[in-house]
Amino acid sequence: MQNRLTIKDIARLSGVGKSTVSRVLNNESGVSERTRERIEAVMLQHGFSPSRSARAMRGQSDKVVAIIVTRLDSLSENLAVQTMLPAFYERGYDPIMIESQFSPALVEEHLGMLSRRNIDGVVLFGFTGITDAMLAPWQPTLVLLARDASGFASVCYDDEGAIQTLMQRLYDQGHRHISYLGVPHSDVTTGKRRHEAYLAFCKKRKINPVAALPGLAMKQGYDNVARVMNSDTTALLCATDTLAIGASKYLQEQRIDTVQLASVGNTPLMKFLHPEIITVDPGYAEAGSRAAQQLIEQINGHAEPRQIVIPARLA
Amino acid sequence: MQNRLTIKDIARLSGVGKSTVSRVLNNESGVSERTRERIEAVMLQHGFSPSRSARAMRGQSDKVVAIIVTRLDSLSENLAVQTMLPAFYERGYDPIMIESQFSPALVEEHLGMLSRRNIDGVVLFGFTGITDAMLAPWQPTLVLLARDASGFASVCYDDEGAIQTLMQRLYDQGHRHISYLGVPHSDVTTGKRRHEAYLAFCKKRKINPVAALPGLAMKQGYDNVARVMNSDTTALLCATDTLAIGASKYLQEQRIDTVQLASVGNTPLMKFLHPEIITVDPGYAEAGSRAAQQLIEQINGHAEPRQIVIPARLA
DNA sequence: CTGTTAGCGCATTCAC
DNA sequence: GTGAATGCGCTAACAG
Repeated sequence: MQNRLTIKDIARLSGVGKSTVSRVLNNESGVSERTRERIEAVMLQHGFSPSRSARAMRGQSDKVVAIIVTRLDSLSENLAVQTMLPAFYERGYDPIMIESQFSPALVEEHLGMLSRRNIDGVVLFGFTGITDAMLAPWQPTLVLLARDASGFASVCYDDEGAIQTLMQRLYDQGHRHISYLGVPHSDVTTGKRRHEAYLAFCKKRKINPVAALPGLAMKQGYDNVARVMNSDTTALLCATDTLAIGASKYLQEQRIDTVQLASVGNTPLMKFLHPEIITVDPGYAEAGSRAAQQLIEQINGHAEPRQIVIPARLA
Repeated sequence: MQNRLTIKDIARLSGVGKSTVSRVLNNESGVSERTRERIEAVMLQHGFSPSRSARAMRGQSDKVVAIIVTRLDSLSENLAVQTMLPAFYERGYDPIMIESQFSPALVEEHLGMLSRRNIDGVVLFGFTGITDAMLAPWQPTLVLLARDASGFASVCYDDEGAIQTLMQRLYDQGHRHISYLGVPHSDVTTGKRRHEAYLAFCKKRKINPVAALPGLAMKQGYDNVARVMNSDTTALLCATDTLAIGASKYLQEQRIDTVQLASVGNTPLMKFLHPEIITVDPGYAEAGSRAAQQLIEQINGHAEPRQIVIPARLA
């Protein structure tokens, strides 16, 4: 742990100067094939790896990024992070994890801390209350997830497409009385966009919209199904799988098995508990790797911030 | 981001030498109260914070630890990590996250990477296949979670106590035919210990043990309930809440509501889906903060590796 | 193509 | 008590 070798040692061991070793390390051109190979052999043989702190101090980045999730146990965010981690490690970045718990104040606090620590970049899972102002300092090296903001890089889900796909599917199955369980409009993507997509479809197809927007929690789904159900209702669309799980539990308890459920988000839990529910995969996995890739490119100056939308597809 | 001040700047701004600033930074003695206050004022005013990389290079630790979870979506591990993160941040450590996916090879690979990277310490959620040999190099700065190994620091759950508490509770309720759904013995803690605790209780109370040990997954619970149920069975004890959720689904589908379920692990999902199930809280939250605390003490040489057992208590 | 030199920001002697 | 000098491991000029 303590007596690690340095480029100086490698240089001595392979009979060259430090800078040549450095050049090899950084894949710079201007080193003869012969010496390069020799040095690489020595490095490999001794299991050498350069000190990150030293490189970092020399102005390079320390190759550390932060992932700020809302909650560690968010089913959807988990799926995205699951693909993000390998993507970062593959490129030599260490991802540190932070839980925002939906608190803008906590995010602000952590962002401050991160800038003091000279972190390279941030992936932030957006939620209600995050303001452009608090993100501004990070604009060049920030990727927002599940939410967009003009001027910032973002990876979003196709909320309209997801809802429309599900509605169309229900409609094709013959359903004409489709209720909706969603999230308040203060949440722009999961809340407003999905709800409006529902309303738009209803209008187009002359369906009478029946909706409630309680929130994101399972219990809120459970508690509010009754409000959107009437004797005509044959199908219920949920904005998230979490809501759908809550709603399912209620319907199950009430022994109501004549209502077709549908929801955005096919997480493993959902697939296990309720394979009968029609779901759309918003592309969590793809979102994760795309976000990591985009952030790395921004850090290296290879890409400008841009908005990415992941296409939704029927599961 | 680029023009951060250095101790040199702070020194100049407060009219002292660099070393004095350094002393203040490290809370060293030998600085007059007056100058200390002045320097601290200047630092505060300019929002100065020392470069981590520079300190790290000077032989200090980089104050980065790794948390290796088995799966990002493990309900129990989430609860532990949730308390771990704040504990680390509080002490100035950045926690990087890694997912082992129950693969010893992956763990080995990552541990290698971590040592090359000069990480300060590791919290590892144990599972079948991890060998002492691969952990040995990390012995001084490793904390094993949910599993113990002699010579290594660990934070474990009280498997015997948890099972015994649940069995006693069921017994007190009058149950005399209690089946068990668990995990293979290759998993020493969740598998072997819990199963043996079940058997021990059965023996003591002259209960006829009926058990199956399929594994950790919900589906395995679902698929194997039938094997441990007979006409006498009045209660079913599950080694984990995940198994219990699987089992519940099966029982629900079969419209069997005469069997009392019990399980180790009262996660939020469990409490929502099946509040009727009797659960024991193994102390995930406490385990997380204790693990973080123990690791930090080991890193700073304030504590030797030791085994910590978290007491279980009825939820 | 390759070696030499000079710092990066900080902690640590060692003088004063 | 305090400041000046030294070097951590590395990259970036600049020489050869």
